Amino acid sequence: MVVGIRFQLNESLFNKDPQDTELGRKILEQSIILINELGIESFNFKKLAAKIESTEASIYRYFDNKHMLLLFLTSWYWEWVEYLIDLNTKNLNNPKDQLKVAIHNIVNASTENPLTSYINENLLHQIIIKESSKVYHTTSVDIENKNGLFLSFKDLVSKVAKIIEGVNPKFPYKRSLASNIFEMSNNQIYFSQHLPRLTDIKHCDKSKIDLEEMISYFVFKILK
Amino acid sequence: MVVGIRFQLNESLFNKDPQDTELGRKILEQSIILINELGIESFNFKKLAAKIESTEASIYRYFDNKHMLLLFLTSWYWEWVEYLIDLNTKNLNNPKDQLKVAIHNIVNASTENPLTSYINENLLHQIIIKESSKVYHTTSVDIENKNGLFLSFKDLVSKVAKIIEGVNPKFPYKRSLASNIFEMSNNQIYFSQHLPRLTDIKHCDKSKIDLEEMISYFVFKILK
DNA sequence: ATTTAATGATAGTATTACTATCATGCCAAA
DNA sequence: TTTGGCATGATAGTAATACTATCATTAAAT
Repeated sequence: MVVGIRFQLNESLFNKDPQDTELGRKILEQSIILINELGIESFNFKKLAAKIESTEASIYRYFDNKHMLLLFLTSWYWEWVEYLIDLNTKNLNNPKDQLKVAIHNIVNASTENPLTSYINENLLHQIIIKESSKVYHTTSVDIENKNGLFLSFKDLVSKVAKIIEGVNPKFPYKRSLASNIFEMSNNQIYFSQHLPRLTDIKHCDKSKIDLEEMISYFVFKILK
Repeated sequence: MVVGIRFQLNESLFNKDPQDTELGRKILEQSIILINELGIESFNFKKLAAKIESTEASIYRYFDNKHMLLLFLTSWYWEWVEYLIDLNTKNLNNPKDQLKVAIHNIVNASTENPLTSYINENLLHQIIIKESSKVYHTTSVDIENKNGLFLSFKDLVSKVAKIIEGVNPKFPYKRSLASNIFEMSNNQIYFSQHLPRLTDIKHCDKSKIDLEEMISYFVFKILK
């Protein structure tokens, strides 16, 4: 069966790779819908089991807990963004163009043609915006980092930092600027939706266009 | 009894203002210590009750749940930062100097002389860095925002946006830049402590000095 | 035809996040 | 000095959560 692209994620993220089985893919598909509906706090495996007409026990065979499931989803998302950046910069030689494309893909990943039938990239992007920072703001961050659970995100930030280096080799804050692009991309959209006094981005059809323009403006001014 | 400064916070944050009573102040004092120790996820009112040798029921008389307590603590912190910015900019006429002072206070608030006997500002800053974004990344954000629960933070961001306007009246992204200063300040310190590949700030004695320098560099380059 | 792996069905347990009720003790007005 | 009221403490109870364990069933692989 054709189910689309498949990413090789760190094995500590799951007990059994959900991309490999029908039930696993159903868990991913429906958890994205349910986490969006309920928020990660009210979401639990009992509700998910009911939704997919399976059992809690079966879900636990894939993920130890909902934190791991969220970590899996965010890792999948960052792998996907990295894939898009690779794809769309491979024919570009000018670092400035590469950086523009990277920013475009970070902001607009979810509007690309979907690659994977059981992942709703738009809903997943909403989860990233609202919940992704919770995956590393935990007491277990150091152990999990040691076990490589944040590698997808760290590699992606490193990739963007490298492109920044191409634009301005003397710039001393490439990692911070790179990670800040991601934070800004998530937060400013969230603020436009829920706390509009905290942003200049208006909540409307063209929010992402405005956001991309703003981030480009910031980044290229800083790198000048 | 002298207990230091007292902020008038939105009444919906609590059932009974903890700043008014001995037990209330003990709740604030010890919750800051315990949230730091355990993280907000493992922290609960039962453990706090044990620590202050009181009961769960008594704590519930002040706060509906730990989310409200955290919201109270973060609001207190932002009120305090605003107080510091007001205090230290009131004799400055040059907007650039005002902005420098604002950035300094945002990054270094916790190193100021403590004003309130029962609040450990250093520990509270650590809570802000690690937990504060969780207070608005919830399903109830819109209702709580409507009830004014985020006013302290929104007013503070507006204040910084106003100073930015003074520096460059034509700059079109003052709110986004202002909120981003806060996000960057929290995240980059957190990354330096836990995910060093995501930042150029080294985790050391002078992290905050470096961070202040970096944020100033970013901000003034953007505003040029 | 038999083994094996995946899933389902069911039950149980410790902890969490409260809510309710009543007792106690202290301060302050009458 | 008594009385009333308010803050806190003590205790109990409940529904939901986050698992863990066990055994049965089914489907695919050899």
